[in-house]
Amino acid sequence: MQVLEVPIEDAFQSLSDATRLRVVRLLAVSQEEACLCELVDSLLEPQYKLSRHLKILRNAGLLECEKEGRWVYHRLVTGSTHLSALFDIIETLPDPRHIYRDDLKRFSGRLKHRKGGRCRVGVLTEALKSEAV
Amino acid sequence: MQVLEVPIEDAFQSLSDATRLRVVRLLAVSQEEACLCELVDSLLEPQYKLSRHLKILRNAGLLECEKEGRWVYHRLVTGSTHLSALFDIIETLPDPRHIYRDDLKRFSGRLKHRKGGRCRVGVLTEALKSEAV
DNA sequence: CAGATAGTTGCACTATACTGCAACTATGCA
DNA sequence: TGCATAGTTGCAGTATAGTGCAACTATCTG
Repeated sequence: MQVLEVPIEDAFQSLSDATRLRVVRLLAVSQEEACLCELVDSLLEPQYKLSRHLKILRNAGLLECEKEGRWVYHRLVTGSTHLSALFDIIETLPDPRHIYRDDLKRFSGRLKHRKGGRCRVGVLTEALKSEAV
Repeated sequence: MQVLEVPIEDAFQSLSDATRLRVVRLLAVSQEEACLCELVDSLLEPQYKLSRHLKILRNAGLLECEKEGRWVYHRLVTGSTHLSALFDIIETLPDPRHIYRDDLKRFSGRLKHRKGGRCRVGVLTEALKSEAV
């Protein structure tokens, strides 16, 4: 277990945005990693917006990412007791408006498009809509 | 155990400031309540600054306060699982520069000036300095 | 009642944050 | 080699946050 390399204020700051909380909760609950296009299809937010939020979470020490060809996989940082505890809290927050639930549902659907566990397609939002019917 | 009445984003936002973290940690570690003048003497920050930070923490649902004559006692909100977990994290954060430790030390000294567990004096910073020698 | 004092708040200033648009880089594939 | 596309980023506009100063309210005490 290592010590936080970034001031905890930055971690809290990074969690003070609704969109970023959605990203963190999605990755925490699903215990998955995700690339940007999958997050776009799950949260239904513009790519550039999520890209920037991911950067903020990365700079705050909450996310790490790995580039794999055209795709960049993002996942929660493991190995910090404090961060894990924080993720636990986020995972169990109430979800009265089913925002997190719906994100997860779309994410699950989106994951089916992976081949061998790897993302092989870009943003599918429109295609997924018809599929959901 | 009740549910958070305030969006958790506000809680995280309120914890994204170093001064506010010092207040929360002090109250969490000491398991005490404190009035503004005691906090001024403990954190060595201007009264108006702390007053505003306390208000932010209150609005975020982390603090509650009780007025008692001229003094206003502030304490951490109890009764929320999520908040308690958050306070636990904050209590155990590393303190490499001994900021929290020094705050607590000054707070302990300041508490000795209470009579019957109640604050009876205002800001003592200058007086406490000579006392510490 | 008047003065002292615990605490709050309006104002002004500066700094930082979020967003959309559009241009950009980087990689894979035909 | 050239195009499509996953992802990033500069710019501009707007909104919000932190701070100091000074004026304010509320309460106790002589």
